[in-house]
Amino acid sequence: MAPLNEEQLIQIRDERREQILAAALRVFSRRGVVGTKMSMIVKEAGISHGLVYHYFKSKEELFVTLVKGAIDGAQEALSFFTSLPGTAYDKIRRFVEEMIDEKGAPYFRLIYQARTSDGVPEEAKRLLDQYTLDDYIEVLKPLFEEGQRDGTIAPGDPGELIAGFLTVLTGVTVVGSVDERQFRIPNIEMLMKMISK
Amino acid sequence: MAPLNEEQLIQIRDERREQILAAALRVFSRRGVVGTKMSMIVKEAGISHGLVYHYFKSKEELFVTLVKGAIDGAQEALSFFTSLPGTAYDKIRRFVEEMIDEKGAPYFRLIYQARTSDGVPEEAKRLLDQYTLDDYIEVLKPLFEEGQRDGTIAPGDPGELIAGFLTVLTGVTVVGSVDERQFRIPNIEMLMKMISK
Amino acid sequence: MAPLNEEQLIQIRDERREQILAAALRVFSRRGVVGTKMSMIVKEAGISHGLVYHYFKSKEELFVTLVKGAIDGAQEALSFFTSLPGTAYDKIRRFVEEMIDEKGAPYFRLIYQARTSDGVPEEAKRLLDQYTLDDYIEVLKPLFEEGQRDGTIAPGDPGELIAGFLTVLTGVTVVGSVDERQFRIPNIEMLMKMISK
Amino acid sequence: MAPLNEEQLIQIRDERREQILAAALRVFSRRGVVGTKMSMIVKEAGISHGLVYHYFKSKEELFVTLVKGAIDGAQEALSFFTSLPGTAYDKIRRFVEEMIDEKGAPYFRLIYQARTSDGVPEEAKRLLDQYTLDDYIEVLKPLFEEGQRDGTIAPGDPGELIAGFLTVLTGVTVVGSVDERQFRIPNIEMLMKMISK
DNA sequence: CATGAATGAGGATTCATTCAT
DNA sequence: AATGAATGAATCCTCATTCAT
Repeated sequence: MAPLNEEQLIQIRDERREQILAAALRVFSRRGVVGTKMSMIVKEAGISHGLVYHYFKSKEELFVTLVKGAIDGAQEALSFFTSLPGTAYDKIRRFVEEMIDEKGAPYFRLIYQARTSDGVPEEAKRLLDQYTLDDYIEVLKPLFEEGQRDGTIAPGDPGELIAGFLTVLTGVTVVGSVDERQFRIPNIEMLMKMISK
Repeated sequence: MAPLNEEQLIQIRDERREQILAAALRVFSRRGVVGTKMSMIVKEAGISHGLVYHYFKSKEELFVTLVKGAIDGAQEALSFFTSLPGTAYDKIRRFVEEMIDEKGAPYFRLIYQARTSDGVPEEAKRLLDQYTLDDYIEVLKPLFEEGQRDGTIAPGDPGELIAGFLTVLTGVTVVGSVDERQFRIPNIEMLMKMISK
Repeated sequence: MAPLNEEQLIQIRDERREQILAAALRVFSRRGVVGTKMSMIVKEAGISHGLVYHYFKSKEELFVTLVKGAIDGAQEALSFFTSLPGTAYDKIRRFVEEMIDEKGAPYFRLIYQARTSDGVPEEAKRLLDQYTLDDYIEVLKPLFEEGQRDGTIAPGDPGELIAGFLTVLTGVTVVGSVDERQFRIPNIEMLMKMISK
Repeated sequence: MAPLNEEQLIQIRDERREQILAAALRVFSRRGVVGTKMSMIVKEAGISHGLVYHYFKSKEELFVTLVKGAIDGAQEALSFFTSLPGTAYDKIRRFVEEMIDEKGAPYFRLIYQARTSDGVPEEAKRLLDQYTLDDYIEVLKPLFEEGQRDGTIAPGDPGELIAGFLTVLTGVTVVGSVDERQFRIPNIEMLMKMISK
């Protein structure tokens, strides 16, 4: 019956917070903002209704928090893969791999949801508007240009190439979340062919 | 003095029905089932609330009707393009063109929505389960095999190729519906490269 | 194409009116005011929605018209049966017979509905309040007293006797309208025993 | 600080449930299914709109629950009165007493409503069809036959007698719910005369 | 006189959020 | 910190009534 000390409380708080965010990401990324009910998140997280509101002011804030994280994650992922050793082609390949795998996909799906859904709070929209496609293009351009120079990436305007490629990858990530019988994410080689020489 | 004759009534009914369906397709395909409020459809169609229910029993029935139409449309499109004159590659190319253009896209988006959304009525799900990816593969396989024989289509299991390709096309269609600044549908050549020799 | 003359128009009007009233009586008497939809009356009468409103201002007016008729009919029936030749007992018996048969029952059911239902217009209520149980008692009292004198009717306060008896008859009429398997209207002898010596 | 313990929660839930059911019984039994607005039940129970749906899925389920209870109650009442000590006549008399008093009447009115109204869910209808008049007759028959043997109950087919009698009792219960000035439930002696020798 | 398409106010239901414990 | 009962605004849907023809 001894009260928890402050450190323990903070730890509990952080764990709970993460637990809720993780549950919310899973649900939001599949169902979008309006399609997600608080009861789904609550069930997925295995906690009570009221508790979510101890950690987040509203469904809106919960969503915005996730979007922020997704944007940061995407930025980080980009930086990470561009900084890897190896050829440009290999770096891009590994980035693609990450983007469509189980762990990375939810974030890209979330960003898509944020751009599409209607119940999306203004703040989330503002955040996303700061990071448009062009920003991603800017970061990837050196990589693609390097690939064009060494003859592994198809010629042409690299901006166009990247924009189309990212759109395809996001699209595949989004529709790939539904059942196998309906959609099947192509293997990486097939995807890479789109931008290969 | 006399009421409208039967022919006129049928015409009015057909027009209204189409008007409502067209409005509903525009809204559903972008926002999904739960994200779509009847008031949106009503506004888009420029009619009163009650009138929708004169023609469709419920939001659900409206959605199911559209899904049926989308499935039929997709089937027809497939048959149409396979029956066209020209090389296998050309036929596929024209099919892709159709799929990602302004007119075709809403239907594919709708099918995606139907598979994803949660408020989707059982009937729509059953309809969709009848037309799985495999059916489309079956229809397209001869075309792809022909292309592989004449050296225009990439080698490998044609089933895999088609499944991945359709998933990409659907994905692009789905995410391509949002604003230009965020996603940009790649040009056809880029998409075709995925399946080209 | 010759226009109908005035007489024919009047006849059509009267026939239509009666047709609508008859249909409305059948529906109202079974389902009450709120339970009756205009579409039911329209279907039962085999006419169009709009036509009802040529003859009656509203569902309300239609119901009030029927209630008026039912009250008048009940009054008339009472007068008619009291004026018949024969013993008091026989007159009462024939009145009961009439009340529970196919033709008479709807009117009594309607009066019950009018007193019970909630959507009943004020005017109908006022009409009914003018003809309370006491009025019926007043009319029947001489008959019952005569029966008590000649030893065919049970002794006791005739007012009480009549009130209870009419309540039973109305009740039987009301519940008797539902399916045979659930309720079975007793034969007249059984009912008469309630008030017999 | 600590949330309510399970026992307290169960108690609150049971109380609320009963409170809602009691309020709903009062309203439904008078007004039928379509005539009852959720707002009436809500007001009668003194709770908010949403809370009803915390305990019952729909107006329909609420009604079905009550019908189930009414059927069970009627069955129990029958068993109870047949098992009482005393003469057959006395048992029947007490059953009648119970049936038409303030407490019992709403249930019989509810059963009538369930058989009559139109918005009645299929499940309620099925429940009622399982308990037809014949079942009640079966249970009461021994009692009536005993009464016929000891000379207190009128001769004749006991099935007919019971069917007619129950119909009268239900009818009286139903119409007796409206205001005194219009209908007056007869005293028990008068009702018993119908089946007395 | 007659039709049925069209309207919109009102009622059923859902779900984000609050609050007593 | 944690619970889940309770609230009410927003949404879907029904149906009496109107109106162009």
